[in-house]
Amino acid sequence: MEFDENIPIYLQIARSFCDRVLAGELKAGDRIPSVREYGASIGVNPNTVARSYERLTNLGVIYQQRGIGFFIAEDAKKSILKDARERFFNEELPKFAERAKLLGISQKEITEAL
Amino acid sequence: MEFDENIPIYLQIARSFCDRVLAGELKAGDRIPSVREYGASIGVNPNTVARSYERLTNLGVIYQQRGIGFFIAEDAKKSILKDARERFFNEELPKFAERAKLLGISQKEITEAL
Amino acid sequence: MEFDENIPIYLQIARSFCDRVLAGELKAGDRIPSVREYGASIGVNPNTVARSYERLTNLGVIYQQRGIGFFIAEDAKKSILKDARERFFNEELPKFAERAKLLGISQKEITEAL
Amino acid sequence: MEFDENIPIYLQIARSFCDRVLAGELKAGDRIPSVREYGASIGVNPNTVARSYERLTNLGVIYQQRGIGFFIAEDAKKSILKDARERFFNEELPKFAERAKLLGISQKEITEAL
DNA sequence: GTGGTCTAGACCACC
DNA sequence: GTGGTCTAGACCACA
Repeated sequence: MEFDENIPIYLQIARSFCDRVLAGELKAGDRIPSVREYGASIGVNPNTVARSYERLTNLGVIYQQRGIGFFIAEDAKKSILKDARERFFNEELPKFAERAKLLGISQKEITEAL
Repeated sequence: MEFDENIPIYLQIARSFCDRVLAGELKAGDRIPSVREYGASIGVNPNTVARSYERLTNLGVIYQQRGIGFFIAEDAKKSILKDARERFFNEELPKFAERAKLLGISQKEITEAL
Repeated sequence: MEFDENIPIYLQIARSFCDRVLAGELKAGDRIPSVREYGASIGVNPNTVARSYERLTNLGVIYQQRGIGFFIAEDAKKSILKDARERFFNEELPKFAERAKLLGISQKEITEAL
Repeated sequence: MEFDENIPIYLQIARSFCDRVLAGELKAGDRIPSVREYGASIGVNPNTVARSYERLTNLGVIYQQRGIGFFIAEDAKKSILKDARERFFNEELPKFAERAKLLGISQKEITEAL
């Protein structure tokens, strides 16, 4: 796995799980790897993976069964989508638009590039 | 001046100068405030301002006349625009598009929101 | 470690690392000391060492693994050599030659002294 | 007049006078411009020029006749040459040689480039 | 443990 | 007056 410098690894890991849920790759009830196993497989300290799982748990994306492991939550996809769409329209899109405006990039150019 | 937590102050200062150049508020040859003066005016340590100026110098946005101060470079606007537009089309826009796709947001929705 | 007055310490530190890479003393992948450790060992403030490391990072000589430390980059030696040789032939040597000429020192004298 | 960043302007000015003496352009007894006049002609603060003249006076290259101006000293050329040659052989040349060695540049390459 | 950022204050060279 | 460098010490995010 490759990481973007400048963004904390634990955030990138958490996000990758969200993306895989959205993509349908992971479904409610699926078990995800243990922090140790997953850390080893991507070359990251288990502590860092644990931090990602903690974050995902707080977001309600996964839940823990003590002694067994972590699992995708029932309504993971729904809650991720809701959060993400809200943030997208309220934060990312306006920021994107403002940036384009500052750079003198017309909406037409953007539409074409998309 | 208000600062976004989570982003280093020195980067925000540097960026604000770039924005002001792009907006035409600052022009080639204009002198910008001394590190002491500007630091005092925005409530930031002069060292931090100096770090911003150092960065802007490396980017070719400003240049120094020793013992006198810093000035907006001749082709500041051009170089900022070039860099920023490149980054916009090569990084920000694709990232934005991919994100929208992942969230199941159609191009139509985006165009309307813009 | 002894420092030449008149030259910023952080530059001398950076340069000493470059020299050690060129000399083969440091190789790609080698970890260099932490800013605290190295600062203590040479009697310099950790901030100053950090500034050296920042510079070396910009030059592509070292890279950072967050939370772990700094390491010699894969092609550190190559990039240092390339830069240094260019500067040598384009700047240092012509300057040296011109100086000798101005002082009326023949090439023969130089060759002998070398 | 163009100045090399990184080297104090007053040193560059002083040096340019030495060079012109060595080149025979300025001779013993010649009057050099007043600090005010010269400063204006090269776009430098008179204080800075004064500092150059002070340095040259200390080096015995020029002397001052109060109320009249500065003049090239009788044995200016001789003293400059002596000093410069000494420094050349004792400092510049060894430094140059060491640098070439570190970069793996053979004496043959240097001789050819010269 | 690691480095990153910021502050406060000092001293210096230069203009 | 200007910026450049350095120190000391603090707090923080990250692994």
